[in-house]
Amino acid sequence: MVRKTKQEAEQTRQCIINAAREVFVDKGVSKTSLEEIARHAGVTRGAVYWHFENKSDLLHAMRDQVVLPLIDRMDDELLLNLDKEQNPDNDPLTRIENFLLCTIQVLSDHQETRQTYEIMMTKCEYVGEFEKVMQQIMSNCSSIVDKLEQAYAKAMKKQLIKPTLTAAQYAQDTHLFFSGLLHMWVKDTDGNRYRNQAETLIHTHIEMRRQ
Amino acid sequence: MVRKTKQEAEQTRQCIINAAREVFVDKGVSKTSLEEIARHAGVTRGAVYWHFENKSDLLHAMRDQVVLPLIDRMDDELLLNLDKEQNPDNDPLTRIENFLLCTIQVLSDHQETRQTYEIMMTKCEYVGEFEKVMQQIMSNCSSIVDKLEQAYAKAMKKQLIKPTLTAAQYAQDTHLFFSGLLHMWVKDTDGNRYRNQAETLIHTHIEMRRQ
DNA sequence: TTATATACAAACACACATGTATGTAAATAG
DNA sequence: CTATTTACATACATGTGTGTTTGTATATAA
Repeated sequence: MVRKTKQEAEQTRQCIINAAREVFVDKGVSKTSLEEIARHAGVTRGAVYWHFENKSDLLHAMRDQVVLPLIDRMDDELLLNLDKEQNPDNDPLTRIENFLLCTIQVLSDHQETRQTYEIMMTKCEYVGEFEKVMQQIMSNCSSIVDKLEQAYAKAMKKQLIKPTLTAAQYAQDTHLFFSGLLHMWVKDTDGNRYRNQAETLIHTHIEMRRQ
Repeated sequence: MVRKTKQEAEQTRQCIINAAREVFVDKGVSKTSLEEIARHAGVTRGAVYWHFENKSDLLHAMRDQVVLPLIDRMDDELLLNLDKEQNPDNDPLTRIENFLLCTIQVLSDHQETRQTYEIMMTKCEYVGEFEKVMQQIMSNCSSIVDKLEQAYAKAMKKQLIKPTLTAAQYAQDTHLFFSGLLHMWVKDTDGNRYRNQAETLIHTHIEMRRQ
């Protein structure tokens, strides 16, 4: 009834995204109606259709809110100041380990991120218009592998790892390990098999590389 | 009209599963109607409801057709005759490598298996009644890790790998690596990033372990 | 101060999927 | 050889979601 100011409108937009996330994680994307999302957000479908084109658009917005910040974080934690040799603590392998650790930590601490990952991995279908998200995922993976490779190249120079393999090979193996861990971590809602041991698994993975 | 014999009935049942797989992989599970599956199989919804309770039941049947054989294969390829020391070719690490290789090979050669994996990983939602499948997946993973651990224990005895880590740790790391690879392999429909290099990635992963 | 665009709510129109119930011809059991 | 079950096809009943359109009060621009 009462028209909202721009700030308030942005607030309801965010509110709709939050509502959608909670209903999605509970019922899955396709079995969730926009009506249900609107009700959970305390608005009507009119508001939803005002802020988003359709359910797919809403899902995209939700995904962007967690994926884009992650990509920003990557450079800082993996590569920033990696060149400054003067700092002896600047061990590339430890940097990699910390990056993986931090990513898991975000999932642990930040419910929104955790729920969004759960939706993206087990509660939505990559089909039709949403299929191109898969291309984005693959592209992001390449970017991650690239940065891991840079870090491993440094480790190679410092003779921290075996020279018989290439930095690219180490990077790909680590990336696949971490992809697997993320999938398992998200699926392990009980926490018994992976969530509680994630730190150990990561540490072991890195330790396995040190010669 | 013409009533079918038991054999023919089983044939239409399989035909429905095949039709469902092809429609699922194209449109996703939730956006596929039983009507569409029936039409694609050359029958009506009556036949579908005769053979399956509902769409979820059909999806379960489809999954079982590829997951159950995989579990059977595992023991043979990973553990069978692993004890017979007389055969010098019986290298536990090579056995592991071959098991991983064979699994990828099945996905490459067998379209039905490949499509089913694609559906299970990116074209269905693990929600409601289908959520318990996730528990089965986790359970299967534990079983795989166990068998990998047995193989790595042999490798440890033969001093093929570093003794500073445990067989369980190697097994978990390999399992996470392979989970990640499977996910990437399936998602990489272009084949450029992972499908073409899967063999190399596996070989490198194992080679990384040899001391 | 007025005109217009905004931020929704409410109402409308349409399609479509699901589950069940009924019909039926032939296979099979006895 | 008859009775019954099987393996479906057809028809029915119903709910539910979606996209769009219209209405409207107010923030905001001019």
